[in-house]
Parts: sequence; C-alpha cells; structure tokens
Amino acid sequence: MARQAGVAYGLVYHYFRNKDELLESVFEEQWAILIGAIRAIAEGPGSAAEQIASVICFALDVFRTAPAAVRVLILEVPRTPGVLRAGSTRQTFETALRLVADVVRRGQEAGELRSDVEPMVCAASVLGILDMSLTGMVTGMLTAPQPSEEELERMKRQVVDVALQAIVAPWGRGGRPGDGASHD
Amino acid sequence: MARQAGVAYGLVYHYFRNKDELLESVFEEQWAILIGAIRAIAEGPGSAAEQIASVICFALDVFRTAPAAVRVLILEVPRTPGVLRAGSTRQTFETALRLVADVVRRGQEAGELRSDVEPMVCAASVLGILDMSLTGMVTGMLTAPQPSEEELERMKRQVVDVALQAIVAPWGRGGRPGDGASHD
Amino acid sequence: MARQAGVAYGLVYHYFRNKDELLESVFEEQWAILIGAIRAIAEGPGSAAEQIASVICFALDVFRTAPAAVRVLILEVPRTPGVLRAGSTRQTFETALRLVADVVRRGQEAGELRSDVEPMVCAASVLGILDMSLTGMVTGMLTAPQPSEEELERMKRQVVDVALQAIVAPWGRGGRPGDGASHD
Amino acid sequence: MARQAGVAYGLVYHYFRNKDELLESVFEEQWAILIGAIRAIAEGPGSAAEQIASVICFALDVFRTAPAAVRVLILEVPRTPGVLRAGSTRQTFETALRLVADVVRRGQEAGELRSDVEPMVCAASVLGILDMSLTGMVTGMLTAPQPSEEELERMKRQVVDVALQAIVAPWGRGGRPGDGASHD
DNA sequence: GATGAATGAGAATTCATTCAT
DNA sequence: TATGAATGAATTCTCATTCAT
Repeated sequence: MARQAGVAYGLVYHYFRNKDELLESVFEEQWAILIGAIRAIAEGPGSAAEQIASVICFALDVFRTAPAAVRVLILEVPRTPGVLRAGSTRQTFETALRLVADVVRRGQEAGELRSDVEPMVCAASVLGILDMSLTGMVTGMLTAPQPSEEELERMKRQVVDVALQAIVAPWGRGGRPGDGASHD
Repeated sequence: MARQAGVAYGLVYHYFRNKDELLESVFEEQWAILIGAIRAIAEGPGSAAEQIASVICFALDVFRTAPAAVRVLILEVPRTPGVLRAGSTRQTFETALRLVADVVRRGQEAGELRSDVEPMVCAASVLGILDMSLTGMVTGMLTAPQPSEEELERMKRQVVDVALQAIVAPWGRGGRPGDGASHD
Repeated sequence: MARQAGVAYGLVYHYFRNKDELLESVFEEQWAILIGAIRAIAEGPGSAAEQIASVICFALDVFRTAPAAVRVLILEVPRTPGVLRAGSTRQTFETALRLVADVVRRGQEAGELRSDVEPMVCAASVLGILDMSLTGMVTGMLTAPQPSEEELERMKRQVVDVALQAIVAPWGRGGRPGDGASHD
Repeated sequence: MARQAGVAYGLVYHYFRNKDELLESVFEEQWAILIGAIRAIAEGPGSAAEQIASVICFALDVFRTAPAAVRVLILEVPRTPGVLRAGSTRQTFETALRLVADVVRRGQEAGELRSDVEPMVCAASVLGILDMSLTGMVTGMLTAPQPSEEELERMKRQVVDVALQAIVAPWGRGGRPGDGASHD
C-alpha cells in the first residue's frame, strides 16, 4: 500500500477517512500547487501569452525539482479507478482548466490570442500539451528518465513554443506568432 | 467484473491468461485502429498538415461513432494499474507517437512544419491536444456528454486548428500559419 | 484435465457421471489388475512366501512394462482429494489388503510365516514396502527414473528379500529366514 | 478454506505466498518433527536396530498424541497436487529417507543388519511399513479409528517386529533375527 | 500517535460440467 | 460419437480497513 511512503498502513486512517480520500488529497495537494501558481501568475503582470508560458515553465520546473512526485501524479494518481470520473478530483482539474481558460479569454480580448477557438478548448490544448510532454518525459520517450539540466531547458523552450503558437493570434501585435512571449 | 459484457466470468480465461492481458488486449485493439488509421493516412496523399488534420478528425469521428468505447479508452483503460508503465501497452503508445513524429518530420523537411521543435515533441503535443480534448468531451467539460453533430464538428474544427497552428512553420509558403491546411 | 489422454473434455461425460467416477474407475481398473493377479497367485500353487514374492514381482514387472501408468497410480490418483477416504476406492484397496492377509494367514497356519504378527499387519507391511519401493523408483530416489533391466531385477530381488524376511517365521522349516522362497 | 483453522482467510497471505506454500509448510513442519526425532535418535545411543525401533515408536506415539495431525499428514497433504512431485516437499521426504538409510548403513557395517540389501531400500521398506501401518490405522482398517492405549501398544510391537525382522542380518551376533532389539 | 497483525468483502481465477454443433 | 466453447459455482487471492498493542 502506502508502504512506499515509509508509513505504517494503519496510520493513514488517522489522517484520511479512506484510501480514496488519501489519493484525492495527494492529487489535490499537488494540483493545489499548480492551481496556486496559475492564480498567482494570472493575477500578476504580463501578457496572456507570457502568463501561459510561465505556467508551463513552472510545471516543468517542478518536474526538475521533484520528478518522483510528478511521476506519481502523471502515471499513478489519474490512473486510479474513479479518480477522474467523480468527486472533488474532477472539480480540481476543472478548476485548473477554467483558470487557464480565463487567462486565455483575457488574451483573446486583448487581441493577443486567437479568438476563433473557445477559451476552454485553448486551455485544454495547453494542458494537454503539458500533460503529454510530462508523460513523455516521465516515461523516457521524450527525454532521458533523469534528464539533465540542459535537456530540461530545451524541453521547456520547445513545449512553451508549441503551446503558445497553438493559441496566439496568427498575427500578433504586428509580429509573427510565437514571437509574442519571451518566456522565463 | 466482465459481467457487464454479458459473458460468463470463466470464458475470459479461454482467451486471456488473466485480467491484465484482457485489458491490454482491449487497449491495444483500440489503439491498433488509431495506429492503422495513422499509417494509412501517413502513406496516403496530402501534406503533413493535412495528414495530421485527418488523424485528429478520425479520432473525433470515432468518438461520434462509439463514444462509449472512447470513454473507456480515455478514462478506464489507461488508468488501470500498470498499463502505461510496462508491457506492450507502452510499446503501442510509443508506436503511435513515432508514427505521428514521422509525419511531422516529413512536414519539417518539406518546410511545411516548424523545424525549431523536435518531431517527437510536436507529435506529443498533437496527441496531448487530442487526448485532452477527448477527455474534456468525455467528461462533459468541453461539450455536452452526448454532443450533437454540430457540436462535434465545431470541436473538430477548433482542435484541428489549434493543433496545426501549434506545429506549422510560422511563415508558410507565403501564407500565415493556420492557413496551411484545409482540413476535412 | 484429461487433456493429457488426448480426448475431448466433454467426451469423458459420455463414459462417466463425473470426474470422481472417472478417477475411481482408473484407480480401480489398475488395482483390478493387481487384485486379479493376487487372486490368481493365491489360488495357484506354491507356499505363502512364494506367493507373496510373486505378487511383488508382478507389481515391479508392471512398472517395467508400464512405468507411466504406475507413476500415475502411485503419484497422482491416491493424491486426489477424497479418493482414499471414502467410496469404492477404499473398498478396492481394502480388498487387496485382505487378499494378501489371507495368503499370510495360510502361511501362518502352515507354520511358514511368523504368527506373532496379525495377518493384516503383515499384509500392510508387504504392501507398504511395495508402495514405498515403487514410490522411490518413480521419483528416482531408489533407481534411475527409467531404470535398466538389471536395475529392475536387482530391485525385485531386494524388495522381495526384505518383504519376505519381514514376515517369515524366524525359524522356517529347518531353514533360516529369507531362505524360504526362491522367487521368480 | 482455512476457515476450519479459525483464522481469517486473508491472514494466510501474510505468512505464505499462496496455498501451496502453506501446505508445503505444514507438510515440512510435521516432517521436521520426524526428521528431528530421527536425527536425535541416530546421534544417540543404541544399536541400529534399536534406533530404527525408536523411530517407529516415536511415529506411532505421535499418532496417539495427535491423531488428527497424522490423519491430515497421511491422508491430505501428500495427496495434494504437486506436493510429492516437486519442490522442497520431496526434498524433505528424501532427507528422512537418507537419515534412516544412514542408520541402516551403520547397522550393516556393524554386522547387525543384513548387507544384501542396499541401505536406501531398507530405509524405504521401514518407512513404507510405517506409512502403510499409519494409513491402516487412520482409515480404521488395522485398528479402531480411535484406538485404545493397548491397541496402539500392540500395533507398535507388531510394526517394530516386522520392520526389524525385515532388515536384520538373518543370523545376528549368534542370535536369531528379531531377537536383536528389545524395543521400547 | 504509531505499528503491523488481523479481518473479511469482493475481485480474480479455476475447474467440473453442460451444450450447441 | 466427438468436440471444445461456454457456464458459473467453488476456490483462491487481494487489499482497504480495523484494532489491539
């Protein structure tokens, strides 16, 4: 069970009603970090594109800092029966999605991001790119399982470039798409 | 158990060594469809962008045809312990990824797709967008759980647009990114 | 199941009501051979010791002729749940035991075999020696798994010698125990 | 299942990987007692014949003390698929056989036991007599299912007498076979 | 709080038996 | 007769949860 955490099985039940609650808690705790980051970034300065870039960089930085945690989050938790389907986990995920969608919406209103695609679809795309990139890194398909510093930076640049180009207005403030943000 | 399939419990063990093998088989069978489609599309006519667009349309069409199967594929199977981590399932997924990456590579060599991002990252992005879009549809976050014909067409257009713009060369053959492909 | 016999599973149920009946049938068929042999030998000529020797030789000869059948009989059938405990199988075994005991009893009355041990105990001892010797041969602990002709003859001589000496009268008709029977 | 032991089903799997391992463990634990006794007796004082007699008496005494355990050991465990064929169970049995054979060998070297039969065959005979006698007792063919004290003593004397006479030198140190040991 | 042996409901698996062909 | 896919009761095994220490 949670043997890998080095805790006694029974102790878990001091802190959580049951296993689902533990998993949900872990899931949410981790996502809370991401959500907190998104919120902070969204409320901070910078264009929408810059904010999106920051969110992606933040997530990849977490992978650099705590690859094991991300591995669990990407490969284990969402693949536990029932986690995505119901309960607060889904709520949590939807929250993150809507926060990103809000950033997108503002970017669209500013003419910075493309308006021919709904904010929620843009947000899902950004998070999809992020999720699959992390999956690829975690499984060693995109990088070494324990990527070097440079490898991670290279990934960051590419993922940000792809995600931003996906959603910027085809003609930016007089520039070409992809020019908009100087990220990190 | 496999009761919901209307078969006798024991019958499963005529065909599969154990439950994991059954799940893997289901997973692979479904992916085989996608992989077959990608292969056929990749070997067919059209530019890389058009081919990518076709792959996305194919996947979303499958959702229109067999939403339950996609729901299982997206929500259940990959979330079964061990499925993504080891075994042929991962192999299967990697195959799909590499096939898309090959299409991307050709698009890059033709100057059609951006070359500043590795083919595998582009492929992961495309599949990430596709996966998250389907997740959003399946969970009802992006569309109604049983979306109408038009809703699906609208999604198809948006997902294709986003995915293509993510990977096309910022300056196409004299066109703006996103113009390149007239999809479906 | 009875796959190893090269028959279709279902066909078994043309011939036997159920599996227990099949097993019992196999067991009894084999034992019927032994019982038939014991009967024939017991009704034939020779002293009790000679008859016992003949029974042992017969059993070991069967092993020479059909080692696989003996292997099944020794290792498989009696080790099937319920076989020895109840049913006709036990009856069958008891029959063999009593037949040997009858031979012993006659030998005792003739003064040829020791009378200080009950016929049934003598019979159990003889069959115990026989069974364990076959077990030792079948498992390769006493002989090679596929013993040569001479190895088998050597075993026959030893097993007969031991079994006879176990039950002969310590002072035979003027001879030493173990001299009494010229076996085979 | 192991319901009859009064334990929770699952608890078994704290201690054993699976049911076979449990059965093997039970089997070995019981045999360990016999093997321990054989070892102790073999290293103790007395002639080979006396030691063999002691082993037999020990086994029959165990039946007096714990008839249920012996019943299981004789009727159930060895009749479980796979127990005698492979694994450590066979090893365990062979160990007992070899220990007895060692005692026999010493007896042969001392001129006390017959030398015309290999020690392993003698050992198999002794254990065969013992096993079949216990089988006969357990099944009620040789004694009452719950034999009285005297009945058991009578059996002990007879089984020891038969087993010893089977293997002593036909002419002892100037005595008749069967005189050699004054057992228990 | 902390621990891990104990519990047993439920899931996974086996296997004797049936049945359509 | 012969076959082996189909059935599901019985058995084996897992794992979330409890509880005595």
